Amino acid sequence: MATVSRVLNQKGYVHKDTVQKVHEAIEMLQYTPNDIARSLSKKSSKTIALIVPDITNPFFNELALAVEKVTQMYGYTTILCNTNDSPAVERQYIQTLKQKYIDGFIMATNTLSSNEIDQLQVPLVALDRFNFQTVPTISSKNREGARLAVQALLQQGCTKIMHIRGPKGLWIAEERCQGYLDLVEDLDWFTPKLIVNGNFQLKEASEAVNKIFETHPDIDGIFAGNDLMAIGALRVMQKRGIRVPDQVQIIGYDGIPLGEMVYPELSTVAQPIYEMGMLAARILIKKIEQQPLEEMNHQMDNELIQRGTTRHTS
Amino acid sequence: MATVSRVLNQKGYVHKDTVQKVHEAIEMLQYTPNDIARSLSKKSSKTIALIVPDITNPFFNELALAVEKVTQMYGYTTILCNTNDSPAVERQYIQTLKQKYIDGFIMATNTLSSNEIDQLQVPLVALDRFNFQTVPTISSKNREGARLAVQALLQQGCTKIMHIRGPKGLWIAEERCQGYLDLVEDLDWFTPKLIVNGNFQLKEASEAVNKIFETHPDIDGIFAGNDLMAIGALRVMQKRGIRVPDQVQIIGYDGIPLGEMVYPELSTVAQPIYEMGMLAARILIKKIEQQPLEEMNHQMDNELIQRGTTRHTS
DNA sequence: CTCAAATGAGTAACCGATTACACATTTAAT
DNA sequence: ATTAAATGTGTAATCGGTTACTCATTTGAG
Repeated sequence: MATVSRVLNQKGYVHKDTVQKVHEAIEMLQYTPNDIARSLSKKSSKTIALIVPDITNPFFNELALAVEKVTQMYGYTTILCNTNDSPAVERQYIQTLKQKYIDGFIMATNTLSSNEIDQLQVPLVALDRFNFQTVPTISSKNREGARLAVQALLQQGCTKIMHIRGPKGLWIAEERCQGYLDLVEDLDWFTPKLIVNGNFQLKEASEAVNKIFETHPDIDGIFAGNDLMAIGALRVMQKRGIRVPDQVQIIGYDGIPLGEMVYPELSTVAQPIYEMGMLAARILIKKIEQQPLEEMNHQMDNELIQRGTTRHTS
Repeated sequence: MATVSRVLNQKGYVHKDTVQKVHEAIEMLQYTPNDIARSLSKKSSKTIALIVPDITNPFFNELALAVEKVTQMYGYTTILCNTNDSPAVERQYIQTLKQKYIDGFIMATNTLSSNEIDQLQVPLVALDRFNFQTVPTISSKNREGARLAVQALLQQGCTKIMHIRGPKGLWIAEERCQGYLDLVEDLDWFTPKLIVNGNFQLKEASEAVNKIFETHPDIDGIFAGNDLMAIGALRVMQKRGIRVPDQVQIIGYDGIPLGEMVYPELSTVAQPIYEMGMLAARILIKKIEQQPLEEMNHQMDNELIQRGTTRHTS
């Protein structure tokens, strides 16, 4: 028994011939080890959880794909948890999973307080969170990315640019909004009314854009805090008979595949979603396996991709 | 110890006062039971797995949402597994999960042979599979749904309707194609060339449609085997400057939210995706808990939803 | 050649629950 | 009043692994 365990885990001394015999026996008996029993004695489940706010958003799909790929390579299983933006659901998940000896969490949500996060007692990495001291975080350079978008709009002839921002209090939403402000705040056409809240949802963004066009029909540029909202804006333009990109240019943020499914195809500030997912997974595993981390805060570069909703010259 | 277990599981005789005391102690000590140990002795993990071929397809997102909701209500955890259409990955998942005492599977994939499925030794329900004897299955009335779509196209003036079918060998793809054939096979304009394969993918569908329009520019109706492919077709029309629905009418199949994100909004044969997911979960749990099942094969009704890609009169 | 270190393999304790069983006490039927 | 059945609680075996510990055998350095 102990010898078999040693063979399977390649630990301690076992004679070559014995290893051979054990393998034969395993083959013969079609033996498969019981992971639950192993977890119980090891106090580890070789499983990590990826917690996302909205599984329906393609951004998180892609993230999940990346995380899964890496964790699988290292012999871990990934559990995908959808919280629907509810802190209660999130706490429930964390509680349940801790009882199952979960080895670590990747939090792509932003609903729990830093305090709660700190008290978790389980290895963890966070996405899109601000400057934690204790927890490794990964995000793209949101403010810079926003500037990239707005600058392109300005250069390509926009004279009145609105911003559809994400939820109040969400760090990435603030940052992207700030990037927009950096470039337009001092221009004479600017007014805070040009910033509307779309809560990162297509539908809410549509409604907000529809409303603002009643009072500001001369808007000719839209920078949305994510692609879903940009597509919502595009829809409004199409329903109103406003030509995109001739009359209004639109740039989103994220770079989800959905952006290429609409027509005209969406121009966007593309985050390296897949890489961010892979990085998060690698860092988490490092943390679980107690290897030292070089850096705590990883800031990824964005790429402005101009497609059909902008009048780019190149 | 035994008493605490009895209190928590509400099994056997325990005195009221003792129950009270145990609860107090639990509160005091912040005790949480260890699920792994419980799993080991119960030989059950209170966890089920939903296996899907493509987590990126919104159809499966919605399905996952529904399954998760139901399983959570019954105290189960759901693991979402993405196979990327690879049988190898699927087998790997099954193997790994069985070692973790998984309680059941919902298979939304169609890559494994019936034989393998039969030998699983774990409760299981299948989606979109043909008429199993041993395994409960859930699907929509594919052939009937297809007829619904094609009939609408015919009634609304189409004189040459093409079909973008799903993968060869996939049962639901065959059925939907058959429904199309039922209505058009005997019409004088029909030729098998009007059926192209899009493999349920947007991109492949786009390419196929683009190609067929070189030789058959007079097509004025498109029935696609799923919404993703319909959107691919829509994209081709837009790029070619063909007006939808004036010159070409398009109907998809599935009823995913994505259909409402494109413009014009996609007409589609909507399956009750959420209900199918909930039903699958309920049936699986029934099976796990050894309750008798009334029916093995559940066929759901579809609803034709006409939106912007068809010229409906109502 | 001697003896300490390295190697190899078995025994038993442990992980943290569930549950069969034993035993004591209470309830209720005759 | 007697006794079988119901109620309440503790003890110990079990689930299937891991691993500290023990003991026997090899190896090799002095």
